[in-house]
Amino acid sequence: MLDLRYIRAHRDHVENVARSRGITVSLDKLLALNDKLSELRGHLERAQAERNAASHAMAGLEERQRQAQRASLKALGDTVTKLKQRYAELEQRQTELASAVPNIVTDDVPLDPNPEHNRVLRAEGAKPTFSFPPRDYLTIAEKLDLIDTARAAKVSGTRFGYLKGAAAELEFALVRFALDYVAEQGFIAVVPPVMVRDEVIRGVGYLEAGGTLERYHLDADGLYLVGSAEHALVPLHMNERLAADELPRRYAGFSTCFRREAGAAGKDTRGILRVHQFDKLELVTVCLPEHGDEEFNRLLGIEEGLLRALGLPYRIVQLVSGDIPFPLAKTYDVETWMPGQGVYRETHSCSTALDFQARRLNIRYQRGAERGFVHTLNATGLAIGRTLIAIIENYQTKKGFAIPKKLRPYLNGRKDVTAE
RNA sequence: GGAGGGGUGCCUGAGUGGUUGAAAGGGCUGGUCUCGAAAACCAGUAUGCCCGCAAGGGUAUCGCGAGUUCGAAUCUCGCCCCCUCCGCCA
Repeated sequence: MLDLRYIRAHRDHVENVARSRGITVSLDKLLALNDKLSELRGHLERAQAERNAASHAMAGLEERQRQAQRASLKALGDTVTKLKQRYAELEQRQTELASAVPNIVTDDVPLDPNPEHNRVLRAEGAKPTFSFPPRDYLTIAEKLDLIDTARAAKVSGTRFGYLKGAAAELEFALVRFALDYVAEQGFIAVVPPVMVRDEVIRGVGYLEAGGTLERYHLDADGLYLVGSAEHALVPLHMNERLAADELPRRYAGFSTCFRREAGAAGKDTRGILRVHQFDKLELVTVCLPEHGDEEFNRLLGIEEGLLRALGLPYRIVQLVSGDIPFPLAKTYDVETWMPGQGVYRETHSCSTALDFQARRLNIRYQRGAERGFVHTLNATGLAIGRTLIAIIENYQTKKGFAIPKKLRPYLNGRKDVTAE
């Protein structure tokens, strides 16, 4: 949710940004409605003042005198009721229109609808070389019986997978490793709910712009399955006012993530790169507005640190406005080198929502007499499946693959995974 | 899933139709006292929106929503949440 005053003052900009994100908004309608609402509020409050005064006067009267007043006061009360109803209707309409307006983007984000124009900012890490033609992860993993999508299809359908044996163990090693890494940076480990109320996920901003199609909904309970721990971590402090000295709050949430992949028909159908269910460690920061940039850099730094520690080559990509999710104002993707496929694939992202989510969820800060909405940021710690893919491909050997050194302590010192 | 009880301000906790945004105590802030502190005493201490340079005023808010009424924290209905017991269960 954007501040209506901001929309009023920067109408063209808001419209341009929305257009570049492929979203049509009707700001004229919204602002006209807002004007109408102000006017109506004046009427309503005056009517209420009149009724309140008359009612208070009744308190001191005798029953007979009251009787004489009732009819006229009744009329006053009815006027108030009618105005109230009208006001509530328009206000709801305003909320709907305002909620459909996507976030703005930060000044450094190119206004461009075309994701092909995402810009690679830099590449880091040396790509591995092999004395043999590198294979892709699935070939290796199936040979070692680590990933089984064929049987998963039998049990659950397409876009599911079983992680077995060393792959399953690697998942826990990766999580443990990443948790240790971020704990040093002040992140609190969290295992959040994976089902959240409809209005909460709406507040986080992931139902707009086709979002309902991408989410799994439990109709009987009015709950959505989260697509990321972000969906449960950002609202952790909803309807709270946090003292400035309690900020920033940094959370590392581990959860299973559920995605329909509704817009990805026929894309990446093989293996476990793009599946309906995967596990991920997600980082979320809630901070004062002036610390937003610093936190963004911190989160990006953690992502890079983790990949560096795992010895995986990666590059940083700045997304154009058209590729940034609805509630976010700036996103960098981190793409990891996949030598078996010969391409970089997205494994991480790092974003700020500015105060967009905080407004919708009513998360504020207080510093002395000053109050305002916090900034919320989120970044991938490690997406387990994709990290697994990257490790298998980058560390592959003729017989299997090696375990990155930093992970070995989490696997009882194991050095590699091979056929035997 | 069944049966009960309950949701009031930063906290505890009064309040069952009439100037109640809300008693009292605690906490917190400021002050007096003190070399300093404690204690004591005094004062202050919710938020959103609107009008206003300000002082101030208006309005809404006692889980959320609707209703009854001239008037609702107080009555009625629906929903949400919490607690206790039973059932079930990792």
